[in-house]
Amino acid sequence: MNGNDIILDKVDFSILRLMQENARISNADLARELEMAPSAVLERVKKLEQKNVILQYTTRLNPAPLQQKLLAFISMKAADGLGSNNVGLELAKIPEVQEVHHIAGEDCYLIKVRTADSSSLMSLMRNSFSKIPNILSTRTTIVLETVKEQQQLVIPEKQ
Amino acid sequence: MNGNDIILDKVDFSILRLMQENARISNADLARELEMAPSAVLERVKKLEQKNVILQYTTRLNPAPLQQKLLAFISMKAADGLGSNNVGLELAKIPEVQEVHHIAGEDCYLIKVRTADSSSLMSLMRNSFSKIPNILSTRTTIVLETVKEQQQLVIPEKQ
DNA sequence: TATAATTCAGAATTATATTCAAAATATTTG
DNA sequence: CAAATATTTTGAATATAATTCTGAATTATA
Repeated sequence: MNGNDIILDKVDFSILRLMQENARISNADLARELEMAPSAVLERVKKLEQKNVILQYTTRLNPAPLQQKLLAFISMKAADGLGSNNVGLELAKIPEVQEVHHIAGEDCYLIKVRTADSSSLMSLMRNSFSKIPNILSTRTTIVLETVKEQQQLVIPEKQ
Repeated sequence: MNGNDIILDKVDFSILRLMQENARISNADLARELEMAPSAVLERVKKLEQKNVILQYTTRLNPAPLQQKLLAFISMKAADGLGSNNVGLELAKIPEVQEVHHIAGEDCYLIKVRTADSSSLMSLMRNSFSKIPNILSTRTTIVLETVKEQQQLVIPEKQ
């Protein structure tokens, strides 16, 4: 399942484009946009879910009212053996850690973390990260301002 | 609107938790979970939308079947005057650019980009980035493997 | 070309969204 | 503290939507 075997057509792309923009669009509205019967659209959506093209319907929340004003990226050298990504898996378990990427170059991981403020980031590092063995060093970059943040993919126009 | 003036209660948190997990949950199911009338839940959801606590309902898609297998982070030095973030705004206009953060430290921006492959990243840089004035230098980090990637916030349990 | 597999439309049923008035609950203020 | 005000919730009504199923049409495959 690397995505090569799944073939999507124009209609699928339209569905994905509409749902990526608004996950709560009604099936009826989808059908109207696509000029198809609701039952047919529903079938396609279910198939896209089954095929794992659609991973999740999620709600993007404003971090500020939820007291999550600090965003940081941390690059991390780890002593994971080649082929092991234990550190990555452990990091992924921490709810404040939104992303864990294994990266090329000398730093092994790049992670994205959201906490209330810098002191809660510190305690997260002291309490959670410190318990993960094989982390050799970290370098934290604090975000001062986010200009853009979305996960939307660029979806092909046709075929 | 920095989020300090908006007060959310336990019920709001529950709504946000459920909708963050599944944006397509029906209002009726929400009401059942919260043991409230659907109309009351709907009012709250609408208020959360109005207050900009809920930013968007979006569908998380699998990048692979949509031919977006390359993920990269680029840190970028810019010659923006102090207080100006023109480069950031220009970067934000590029659809392949998912995130633009203004960061502390010598590099001014950290951006997240998704393209089909490394050659399309190259052409993006040649065709789009190169047109933005005041970019002094870039340093690209390619993601080899993503262990975790979500935007979910940690939502307080109570109060 | 026959057969199988997909995809679609339309009808029927079940469930949901939405609106509104009234009741209940909180909150403010004299 | 209590009346006044504002906010939130409920429940009923109705409009709209989701879902299931069947059969026809299209497309792919043997």
